[in-house]
Amino acid sequence: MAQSDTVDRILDAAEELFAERGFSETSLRMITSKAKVNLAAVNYHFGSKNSLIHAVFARFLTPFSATLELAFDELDERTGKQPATLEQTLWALTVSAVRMPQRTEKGISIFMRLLGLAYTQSQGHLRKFLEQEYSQPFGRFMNLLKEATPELSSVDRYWRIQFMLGATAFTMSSSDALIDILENKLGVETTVQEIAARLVPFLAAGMEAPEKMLTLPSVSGASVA
Amino acid sequence: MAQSDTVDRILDAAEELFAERGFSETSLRMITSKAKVNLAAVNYHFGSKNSLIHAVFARFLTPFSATLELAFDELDERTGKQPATLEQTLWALTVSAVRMPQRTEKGISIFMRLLGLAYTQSQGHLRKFLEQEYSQPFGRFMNLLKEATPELSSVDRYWRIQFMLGATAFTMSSSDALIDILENKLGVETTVQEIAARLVPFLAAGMEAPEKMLTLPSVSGASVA
DNA sequence: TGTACATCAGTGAACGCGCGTTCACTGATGTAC
DNA sequence: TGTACATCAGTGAACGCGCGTTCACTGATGTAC
Repeated sequence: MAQSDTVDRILDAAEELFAERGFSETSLRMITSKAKVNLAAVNYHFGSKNSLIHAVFARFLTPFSATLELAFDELDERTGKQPATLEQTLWALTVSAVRMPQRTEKGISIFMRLLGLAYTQSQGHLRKFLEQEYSQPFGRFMNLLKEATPELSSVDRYWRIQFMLGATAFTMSSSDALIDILENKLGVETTVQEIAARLVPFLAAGMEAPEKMLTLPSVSGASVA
Repeated sequence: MAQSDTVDRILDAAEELFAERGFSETSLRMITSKAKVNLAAVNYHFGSKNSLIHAVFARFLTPFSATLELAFDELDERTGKQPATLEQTLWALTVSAVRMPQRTEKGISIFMRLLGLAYTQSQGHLRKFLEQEYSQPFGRFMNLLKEATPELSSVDRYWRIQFMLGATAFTMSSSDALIDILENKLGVETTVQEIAARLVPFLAAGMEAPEKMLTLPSVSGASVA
């Protein structure tokens, strides 16, 4: 344990515990005791708990965003001048996520769960950090989506992108629990890859639904359609 | 302040703060100082912080589940023997949620955000409480969904329901922030009702998408799309 | 009507606890001369 | 090659703080006789 595998041990333990319990419900003492490392080592190496959270995200997001840029490059090349379709775009993202080299077998679901938590737990510092560091691939993805859905008004596109993010973040962040429930109820085993493969057609269909706006009854309202 | 409007003041303050910040990030001291009430009053009236969380949910979920049962009754009556369609089912749920009598103007978005948090923050006690208290309308909704999508395999239906829940919980729980962003970016004002009206067609289309299962490349995989 | 007692809503102050962070220190390794 | 010093990873113990909860108490209102 001479040289600094301490840093990696802390990151491994933190990643797993954050994914399991969320950020504020995970204490540094839990992390350091799981990592078999001195409590003060976290602040020595990372400076603060918040910086540790950032480091956990950077460790998997930096390679991921590089992979993603490559996938988008490849997609651009393949489609040439005409824009990529919606399914192609979503698929490129999905494949990049699933293909990421994983440290452990639980790698993908931890990765997904952390992404879900990032959206879901209201950690202002984390949102700011992610926006700063990874705005480029995110913006490129948004552009591809825009080109793939020229028939949508920008307002509708905006909301439908939020719906997609929500479906993805939520499902992936609870994927372990949902997989367990499914196995108990129907006796079916599932992988994260399979969930992703089911998610893409769902999202694409929702995104491409006709733009009929229904009107809701106001507070003391009339009939139901 | 003689008799117990204290209880309501605590519930009001807790509801708003929980919706804003989540459960574990909201302390009893924040709640009691917002409610202008003595710190010990929470434990006097509710017994513990967890019971207070349950009481906050019960206060809006109990009338909501009653409204929902009525809406489902009405739907059953209207459709007679043939099952309700997917859009009708989703619409009945949406209208019930939106029509709920609101204590304040922010009522609906607080309500939605709390529901989102309930799914999202891993509070075991809360999940257990909600399952115990509100399993009936939930089960009925699931049944309607099943009847409305007889063409889906039960595995696909299971996952697509999760995708719907995710899109809804996530969007609604961040609705305030998302509405603000949209106003800044495109100068468009939006209400929660309008989001709901956009969400229903998205969900229905995703739910009814053809069941094509795509296969993902394995770890060192081949081509895309 | 008057007195004694019980009930109840609410209070002020303290409890012990776990938290993130800090600090003085150690001991191994590298560098300069 | 030998000595002095600097750097660095890591440590043990304590810091102050905010947390949920508890407890002895108050004062108003209701009830019994």
